[in-house]
Amino acid sequence: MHKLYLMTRSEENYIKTIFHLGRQGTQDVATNAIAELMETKPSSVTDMIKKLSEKDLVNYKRYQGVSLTSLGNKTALSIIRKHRLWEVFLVEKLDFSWDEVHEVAEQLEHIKSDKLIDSLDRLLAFPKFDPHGDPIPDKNGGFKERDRDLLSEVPIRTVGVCVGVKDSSATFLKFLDKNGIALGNQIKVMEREEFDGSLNIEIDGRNMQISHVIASNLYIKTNDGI
Amino acid sequence: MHKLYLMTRSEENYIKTIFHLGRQGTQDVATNAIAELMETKPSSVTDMIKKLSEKDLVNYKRYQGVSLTSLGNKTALSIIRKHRLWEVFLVEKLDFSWDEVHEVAEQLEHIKSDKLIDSLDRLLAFPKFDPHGDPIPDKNGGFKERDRDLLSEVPIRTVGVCVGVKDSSATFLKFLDKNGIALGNQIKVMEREEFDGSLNIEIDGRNMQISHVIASNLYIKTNDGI
DNA sequence: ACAAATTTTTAGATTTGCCTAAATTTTAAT
DNA sequence: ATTAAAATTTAGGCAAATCTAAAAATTTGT
Repeated sequence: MHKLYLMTRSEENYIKTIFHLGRQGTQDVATNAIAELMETKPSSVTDMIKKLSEKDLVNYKRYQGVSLTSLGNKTALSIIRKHRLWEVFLVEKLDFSWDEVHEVAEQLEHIKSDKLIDSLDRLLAFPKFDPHGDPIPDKNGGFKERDRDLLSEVPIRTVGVCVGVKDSSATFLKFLDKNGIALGNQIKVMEREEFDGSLNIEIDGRNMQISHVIASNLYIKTNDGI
Repeated sequence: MHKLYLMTRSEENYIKTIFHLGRQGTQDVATNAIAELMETKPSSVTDMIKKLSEKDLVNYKRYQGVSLTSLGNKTALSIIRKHRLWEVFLVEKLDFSWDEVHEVAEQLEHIKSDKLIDSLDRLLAFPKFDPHGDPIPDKNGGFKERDRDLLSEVPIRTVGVCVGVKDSSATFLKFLDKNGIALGNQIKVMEREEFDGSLNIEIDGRNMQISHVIASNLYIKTNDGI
């Protein structure tokens, strides 16, 4: 019915970027924003947007930005599913660390084979989250965003488990490794310094001080959800 | 030292084809042969050969065919290593059948990451042969062709184990499945019909008749090697 | 509201990998 | 040894994805 299959690698990368920038493709995204994230020129973006628009993957009106159509959204979710499943594979089966997976997954996500990705899903026992705590869409694009909060935004004395990172750059992840912060750690917010927003936390027993920047890139899951 | 890494997918496919056609790149390969195997036009082949020649991957003299340089050979072996390791992965870990692996491995072989392929090798416990019985080059391109013979060429009463196929097309492999012929089967050649070269064989107990075409695409390993 | 700044698009090139058609070289046949 | 056939290369073009520079539309500041 739809030839989701004959998309080029470049088209797929644009779709993915529009999805990420537009909060899952619902919002209008600016040409410049796409160009910046993809390290390309705005004029190249315009060209590609026209092409994607032809193919009914994006809604486009000149000068008004783009958003994903329902087909575009489905496509994005399928690429993200592949990306995140491969990340799990790399960490679980090939002993990659969480800061090494992104680059390789960027390549693997473009491999075309339904059977491959479904079998991979099975091999990994149908994981629901990737190594950075981001949810993995199921076969039909089903997506359950986990209920979680930024560490920088919860009240003092909140207790929770570290379940994700907002910034998943290698730099940040290596910093976390160096400081013994990992998904699964038990965290309690002891004190917040109003002056600079830094936090004093207790993490798996230890006590440590983290800056606001760090805290605003760590997600925790508390028990006070419904 | 050498930028084996910035090869395009197309360049890699040409190198692989030249390797296969020229018995591991040693012999001169005709432009037309490459074009036919790659389902492209001879003129396109000439273009690409010039480009590869520039990069010192092939030896080329106009009208005289091409062969791989030592760098080209090394490149080919690295691609073949990846292709075959991925095939093993698909069969061993993802339950693909041996006739389903080729197409996907053709995509996976172009993924660039040394760490990925070395880890995969480890996950698979350093396999020496792929699902069709072809040898997998090691990290350094080391290659040990297994001592084996075409079933069509061994004398009557020869006993051996089926260790490989010459034709690994899905059609042939499915035919073998249908007739219960698989790698690892014990085979004894009972009789050869001189008229059409067909064979009467005993395979894992059963008795069966196979045509010359079939026999000339099955490798067995006998015990009479040195 | 209107000029200035910013954003976006258009126009025209470039590179890669492919094509067709025509020319050239090699090989095969008599 | 020629000539016919086959193989190979050259010449000229095309589509995808990018770029630069210039033009057009939108947004912003006062």
